[in-house]
Amino acid sequence: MARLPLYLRALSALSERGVPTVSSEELAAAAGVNSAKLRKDLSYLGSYGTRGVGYDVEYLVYQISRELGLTQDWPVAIIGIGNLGHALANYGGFASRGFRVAALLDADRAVAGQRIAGMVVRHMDDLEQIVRDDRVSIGVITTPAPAAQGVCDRLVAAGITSILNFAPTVLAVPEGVDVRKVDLSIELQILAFHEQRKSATDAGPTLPPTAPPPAGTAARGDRGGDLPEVMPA
Amino acid sequence: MARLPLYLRALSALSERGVPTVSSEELAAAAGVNSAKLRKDLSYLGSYGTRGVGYDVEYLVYQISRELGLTQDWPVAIIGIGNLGHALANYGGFASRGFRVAALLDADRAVAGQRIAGMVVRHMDDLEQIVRDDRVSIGVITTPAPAAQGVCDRLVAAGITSILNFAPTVLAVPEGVDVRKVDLSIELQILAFHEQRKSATDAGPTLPPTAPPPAGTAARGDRGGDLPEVMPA
DNA sequence: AGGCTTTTGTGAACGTGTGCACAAAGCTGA
DNA sequence: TCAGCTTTGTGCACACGTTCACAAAAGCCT
Repeated sequence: MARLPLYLRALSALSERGVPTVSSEELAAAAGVNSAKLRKDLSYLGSYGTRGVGYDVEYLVYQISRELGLTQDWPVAIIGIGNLGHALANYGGFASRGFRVAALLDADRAVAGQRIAGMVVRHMDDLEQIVRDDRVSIGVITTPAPAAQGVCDRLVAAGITSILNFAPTVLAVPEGVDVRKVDLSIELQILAFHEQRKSATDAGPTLPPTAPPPAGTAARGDRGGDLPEVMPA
Repeated sequence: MARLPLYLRALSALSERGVPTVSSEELAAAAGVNSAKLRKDLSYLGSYGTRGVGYDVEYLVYQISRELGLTQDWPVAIIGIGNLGHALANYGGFASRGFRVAALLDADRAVAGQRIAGMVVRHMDDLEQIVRDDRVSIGVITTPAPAAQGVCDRLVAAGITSILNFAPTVLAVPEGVDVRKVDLSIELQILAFHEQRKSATDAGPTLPPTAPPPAGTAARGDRGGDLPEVMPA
């Protein structure tokens, strides 16, 4: 379930505040979901609540952590040290939860060799060796879009089966490989879509009539692969 | 529909390669979805395909762009110029699609005043004025988690109804305000979950039996608000 | 000890989104 | 002009996730 990390976050906050138990109602509110949904999700990992009382916070934190595999170490490699890769390398949110940034890689020899976040950036040539030696289990792709599929193929060939893709491309991977995609432009476009609907309903028809057959009138084009370029420094 | 941006991206790539028409089958493959689903999505904006031929690429690009509201200008403000905010400010993917970074803001007076990506970072004190003067329509929150709700409240009070949240918090907003969340830790945790299941089925039971009532044994805690701190420079 | 309150766990209805399969529609070539 | 081929648009069934509502269970108070 994709909601477990959400619950874990809310529970951890409660744990720090010393709250011993929590009801499904309270926890659901903190996580922003329906209480029945939360109870069903939790019952999926086995019933560990007490009727009339609620759930033991510490115990539930432990259970979810174990279910998510957060009790073990997950070495992560970041490929493509542009703006985004640079930011992720310095991002503190990884280390705290078993996700250890094990390696940074870039195709540009001017970038490889630099020290970023206390690590030396390695060159793409060493990818396979690094994955093998450091037992990397998750690859994070922050390259420009045209390079993403190639990097992905090499990661898969090296044995990686979990990829987090920030490049605006649909990656083709064989069965058994998990890819999750984070696309900032798409998020913004969805917001813009809803924003437009709001202002449209404020004044005017929801779907203004369209000129039927105009050809060759492309609006602002989606120029494809505009991910962060390699950062100057 | 959240898939329209995906189609738009695929169509734009075809457009650049000079492809005049495309069938639902081809486009679906490029976008990584089912062809029937794609046809249904497109029929939702009005039937603009030709049976036996396919869809006119340029025309479809125009239609989707208009439906998404990409034919107009969307000024974006980025609040919290830490690692992530810095990267986003330099990110080229915004400008190309009607999303113009109109303002950068930070609560730290040492950060305000700096020039980043050709813009001067403003102080949070000026938030309301900036939103009003620059007609900001989308707010991007890249602050540490504890500050996110406060920033969110101020954005909403200033009239913003679309927010993209990178802070690891569930934001409470009134009816009518859209919030989309991007949480890197959660994406990684979901990957770790699946990765664990894979190795678990390789050798051993899928769900190893649990010690029933151990209290006070929290595993690696989710330390909550570990978003990028404000960047040194 | 027993009834009352609280809260879990879950059965069942509901709504939504997905995918199949096919008829209608348009193009092509003879 | 007409048969045949291709591809769209959509009715229908199905599966999934969500939500309601309630019975069973646990604690608490008198």
